Amino acid sequence: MARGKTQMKRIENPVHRQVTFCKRRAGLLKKARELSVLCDAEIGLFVFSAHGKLYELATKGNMKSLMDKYTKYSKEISAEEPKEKQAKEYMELKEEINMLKNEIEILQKGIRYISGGGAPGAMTSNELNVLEKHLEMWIYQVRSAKMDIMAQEIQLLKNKEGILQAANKHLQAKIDEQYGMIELPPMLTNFQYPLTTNINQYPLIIPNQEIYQF
Amino acid sequence: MARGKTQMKRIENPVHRQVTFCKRRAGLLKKARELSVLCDAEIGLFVFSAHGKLYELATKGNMKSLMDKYTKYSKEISAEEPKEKQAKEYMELKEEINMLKNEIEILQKGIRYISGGGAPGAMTSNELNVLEKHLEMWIYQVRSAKMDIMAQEIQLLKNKEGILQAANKHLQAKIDEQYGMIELPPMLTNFQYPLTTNINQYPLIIPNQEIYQF
DNA sequence: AACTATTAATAATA
DNA sequence: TTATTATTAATAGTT
Repeated sequence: MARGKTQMKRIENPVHRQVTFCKRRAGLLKKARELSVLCDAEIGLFVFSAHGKLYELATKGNMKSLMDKYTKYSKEISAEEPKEKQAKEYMELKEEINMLKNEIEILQKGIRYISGGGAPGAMTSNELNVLEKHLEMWIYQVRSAKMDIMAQEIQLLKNKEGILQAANKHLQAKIDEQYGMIELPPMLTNFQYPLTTNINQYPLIIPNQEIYQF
Repeated sequence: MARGKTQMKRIENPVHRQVTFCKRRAGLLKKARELSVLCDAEIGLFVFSAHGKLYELATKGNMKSLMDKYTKYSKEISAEEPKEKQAKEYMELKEEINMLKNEIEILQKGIRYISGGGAPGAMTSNELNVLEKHLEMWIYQVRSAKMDIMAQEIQLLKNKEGILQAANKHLQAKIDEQYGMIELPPMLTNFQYPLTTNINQYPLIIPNQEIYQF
């Protein structure tokens, strides 16, 4: 698709073939992932290079589970391979991860009961509206809480600032007292250090609480 | 890749999602065939639509033989795989489990706070961020569900409209047949009843799915 | 691996 | 699903 149309036949030049294989393989895997994400599809894809190397993609679970689904779907009878013990722990971990993810899902569904929703499976549009309202409210509360924490931190910083300003003033006075006779240029003694900068306007700088991360 | 950049996330609008699935699925299968031809690769590809329909491609022999080759190859690899790498994967899984457990704890805490209506003061800002993210996700899902229901209702209405239009036409014909000789003013027989109004533009009226209430 | 001129894919739309 | 078309994305040839 570039610098000239490509003929759809085996690329004879081995170098060209290898380069094209690399690029197109990457493109194919990317396309598969995209289709899966965009359209809720489950995809299993494996590619053997001419030299026998394997590249694969399984968008849900592992390739084996997807192949099982495929086998079941196409109603073919496949010989059940003996269970390999080598990956037992590995599989158990995967299992645990699935359990945990499931638990998270259940927690999400549990929210519906809190909001007074009905059956977890099929909710009416009205129930969905109610749930949506609750979610908006909760998000609002969570963001309020974040704002509170932020405000507290700002207050802390302001207090620190006050203390530092006082200390600064005190030190300034001491310096003036010691070097009062020497007539230093005002520039040096009146210099405003960053620490003493007025930050009262700080909250005003925040454009949007929803964007601000702290 | 056309008429605007596409975000890499699930397509909300069910119609768009279906159309995109059709097109991209065709594109993916084509790309797979091309890679196979151009570079001498053996490719197995299967796609389950969200509704469970299967689309597949096997560039050599049938899918089963390719899957057998895959299975055999995978076993060889995992046998050869250095213990280091396996250990690493193992640790990564453990890591993921800890992350998920942590997330569950935060969610439980958040639910307690939400259901109790109490102050979220007990939660750290990071926990609040996690909770906020989940709430946003839930709202996203709820709105997606609403969109689906809305689309179904629109389809129902369109179907009804078609039936009514057909019935209307039939009745009109009968009337014409009975009173054909009487020369009624055209106004009466050609009157368009509201039921026959074309509502094909209905979806276009909806300005924003997030605002639209049904 | 990087760089572009081109071709190919495809999102919105009908 | 298919067709059209304005754009974006992929990539062939090259460095």
